[in-house]
This record gives sequence, C-alpha cells and structure tokens, in this order.
Amino acid sequence: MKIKVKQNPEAPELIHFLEEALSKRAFIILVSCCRIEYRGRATSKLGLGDRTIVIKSDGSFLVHQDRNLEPVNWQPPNCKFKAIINNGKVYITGFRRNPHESLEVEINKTYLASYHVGTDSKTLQLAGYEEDMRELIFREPHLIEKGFRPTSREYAVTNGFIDVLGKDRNGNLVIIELKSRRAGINAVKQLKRYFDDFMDDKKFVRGILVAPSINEDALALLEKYQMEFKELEPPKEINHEEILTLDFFKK
Amino acid sequence: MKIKVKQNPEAPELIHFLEEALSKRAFIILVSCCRIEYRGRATSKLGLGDRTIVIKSDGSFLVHQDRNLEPVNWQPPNCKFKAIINNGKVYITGFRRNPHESLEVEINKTYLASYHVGTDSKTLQLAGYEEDMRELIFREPHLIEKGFRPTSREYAVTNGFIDVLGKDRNGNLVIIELKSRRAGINAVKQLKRYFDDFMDDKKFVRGILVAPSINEDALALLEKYQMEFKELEPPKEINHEEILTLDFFKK
DNA sequence: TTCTATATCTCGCCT
DNA sequence: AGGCGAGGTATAGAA
Repeated sequence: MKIKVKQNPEAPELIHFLEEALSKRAFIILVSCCRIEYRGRATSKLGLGDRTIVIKSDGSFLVHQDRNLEPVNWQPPNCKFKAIINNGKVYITGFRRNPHESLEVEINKTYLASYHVGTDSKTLQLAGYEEDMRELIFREPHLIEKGFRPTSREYAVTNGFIDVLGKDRNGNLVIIELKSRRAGINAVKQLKRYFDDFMDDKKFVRGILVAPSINEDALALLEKYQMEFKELEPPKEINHEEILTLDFFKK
Repeated sequence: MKIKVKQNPEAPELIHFLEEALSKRAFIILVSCCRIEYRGRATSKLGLGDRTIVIKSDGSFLVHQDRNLEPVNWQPPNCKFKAIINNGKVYITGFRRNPHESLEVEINKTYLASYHVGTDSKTLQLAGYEEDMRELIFREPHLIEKGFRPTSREYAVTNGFIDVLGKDRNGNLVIIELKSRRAGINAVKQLKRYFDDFMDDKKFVRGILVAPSINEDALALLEKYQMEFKELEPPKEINHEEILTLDFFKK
C-alpha cells in the first residue's frame, strides 16, 4: 500500500499535498488546529482547536474532536472538495447539492498530514437484527407458540407494514411486531395501530410483540390493549463464508 | 501540541507505542491491514483489509473503511482497551459493560501509527432545529398567523407531547406539530394522533403542521384529515459569542 | 440508571 | 430522485 506522510507542513506545502491526494482520490488524514463553519441543513460554527480531519475516497468528509464517537462536523459521501490558500492559510471546502450544503475548514496549523490508497474489498458480515428474527420465526414458528403458522412478511396495511402475519392453532389471525432490542412504549403503539387496522374489518385477531425484553410501561400498555408479549432473542450466528463485493472484481 | 508518528512499525514496536499512547490517554490513529470481530448487541466479522483505526481520549473506538461516513465498526466513549501481542500479531480489544460488548482488531501490518494530545476547548454552536423553531414561534407568534397566541410547549397528551399548543384569534385550540425538515406522511400521522386525543374531548381544535416544506402525499393526507400546513423555515442564525466548556476551566 | 425524543442522523431498499 | 424503515444507531436531557 502507498502512503505519504508529512509532519508540520507549511501552507504551500500542504496545499500541494492536498491537491495531489484529492486528484488521486486517496484517503486523507490531517491533524490540524482549525476553525470550522457549516451551512446547509443547519448552520454551525466551531472556533479554533485541534481536530482530526478525514477525507475518504468516496467523498466523505469528517472532522473529529478528541471526544465523542460522532464527528463534530461532516459531509456524507459524494461531496466535492476545493482546497485553496488565502492569507497564508489553507481552506478546505466540501460542498454537495441535494441538499445544498457546505463545510469549510480554515487550517491554522497542521501537525500531521497523510494520504494513502488502500485495498479493502471486504463487506461486513453482521447478525442480530429484526431481519434475522423474522427468518428465525419462519424457520421455527413454534418459537412463537405451538401451532403457529406464519403466512406473510412485510404485509402492507394502512398504517405501514406488519413484520409477520400468521395464524394460531385455532385459526385466529396473529399480528407480530418484532423488535431486536428491549421494547418500549413506541413498539406497543406501533403494534396497536396495525391491530386497529384489522379490528376495523371485525376479524378475530391477536397482537404479539416479540422482543428480547420489554420495559414496564410498555408491558402495562400492552395488557391494557389486550395484546401479548413473547420473549425472543435475535439470533447472532453469522454465516462464515466470506463475501466479496463487486468492487473486488472491478479492480 | 505533542505528536508522535511512526511508519511501518513492527509488532513489538507497535505494542510499545500503543501502551505509551493509551497510558497518556492520547488521540491514536492507525492505518493498518486488519481483521475485525465484534460481539455484543449484535455479532459481526470483517476479513482482512486496509482500514483507519481511531482511539480517542474519552475511550471512543472507531474503525473506518475507505467508503461511507459511518465507521464499519465502533465502540462508544468510555470503552476500556487492551493491546496484546500474540504469534507476532498485535490485537487491540475495546470492551464495555452496559451493554456488554467488545471489539477486537487483529493487526497484520501497520503503515502509519500516530498519537497526540491536543487542545480543544470549543463547543459547537449550532442552529436550525425544532427547538429553534419553537422559540421563534413564542417570540413571534404572528409567523403562524395573525392573532395566534401560543400557550404551552411540550404539552403532554395520551399519545406523546404536543410541540406547541395555542389559541387562534377566534379562541379555537390550535395544535402545532413542528418539523425542522421537509415534512412527510409520518409527521401528518403524528399530528393526527394528537388531534384525535383532543377530538375525544369534543372541543374545537385545529391541527397545523409547521415545516419548511411538505411532500405531496403528506399534504393530501393532511387535507383529508382537515388539518393545515404552514410553511416556516427554522431560524439558522447563530449566537456569535464564543462558548467555553467547563472542561476548559478544569485544566 | 433507564427511558424518550431528536438528528446536518446515515444507510439501504424500494418505488 | 424521493420516501420509508432500521440501526450494534449516538447523544442530550429528564425521570
């Protein structure tokens, strides 16, 4: 892998470095003392301070302070960059349309500048979602209860989509709302809305909220609405086959 | 600012570098070819590839691929780190309780390692939120309509909280739902639920959705429910006084 | 600590 | 491209 590193570059050297890196669509890292302004979906200003600036090859733009997981300022992928020098200071601007927004970094001092073009064709394999729960239920319906038969997934109703629709051993319609995490009041309200859609049609229906756990208020509300809770952990095994993305074959 | 940089360190050198950096609670950046495993709220695996790894002084842990704004793997602040060497490879593990989860990076090659302790006492000044809209409406109620008088904010009802409650020039109750961005169907449904809460009490009420814009479907639904739309941009001026965080005075 | 609501949410998927 | 739902969402604020 090619990587280029400079410590304490002066402005003219930095701008040359950035132009080179941007033209190569490299992954850029700067550790700089800077000021930041954002204008677009909102407006923000950040005074002078030491931050880590990252520009990715897909046009993502991130500015990190030394605390918090989230960047303090950013632009999503496909943003266009301009690096200029003015009064001895380097300015990097990233702008996008749709929405129309721009992020400007005024760099007063740079401690470290690096850029590289790496190789990474791997896609994350992830398990433990609602989607995995839905598959599990179709594979092993008895986990809901004996005699349960799932009929459709993502069933469209007035108020949205029902996660799983099925019938119980007595032929009653069963509406299932899945949550991969501890369920709260909102999950109950969501299920209630689907439930009401079917009540309008005057059918025999049951509403079951399926989640690894539920909080007290939510359980109380569920009982008030005469609906049910079923505890189920999302499966967390992952398929061990390695997945290659299309990007890999393009290279 | 102090910054320490190493290019292409071998495993023993890297582990020493990391131990030093971790003990100083520094901001660490690595550009490495690595494998990643996460276990906790879900489970994930990521095969060998070049990534940028960041450890912040607050215990945030980020692994970035060369695309997407979001890190491919991460740990939120206050995570504890362990760096060990095994079979000539460096392993960095970050773990947390509540929730119980861990992120392990197996490093096969490191191109760049740096750590620094910077100075950044600045807090982001941001404008353009729902909160700003609410304040604007209380300051200048005529922006909703002539004669409008706001009475309460965050008014609690069965289905949640009404953003702004007020009365119009004829004494009718007005329920306002705020959105700082283009309003969609969900915003209308939310307003409708509050609206219905009041209809039960058989009062004279109006529901107004206030947002910078609204999409076609949402507007149609709004009209079907006999509710109204009022265009209003969230204010985006920011207070120019500089704000110092408490952290600044602690130093 | 737990829960709720917001976000320049991001991201993927579907129309 | 716009809309909609899910997220290991993160984060701030309140209970």
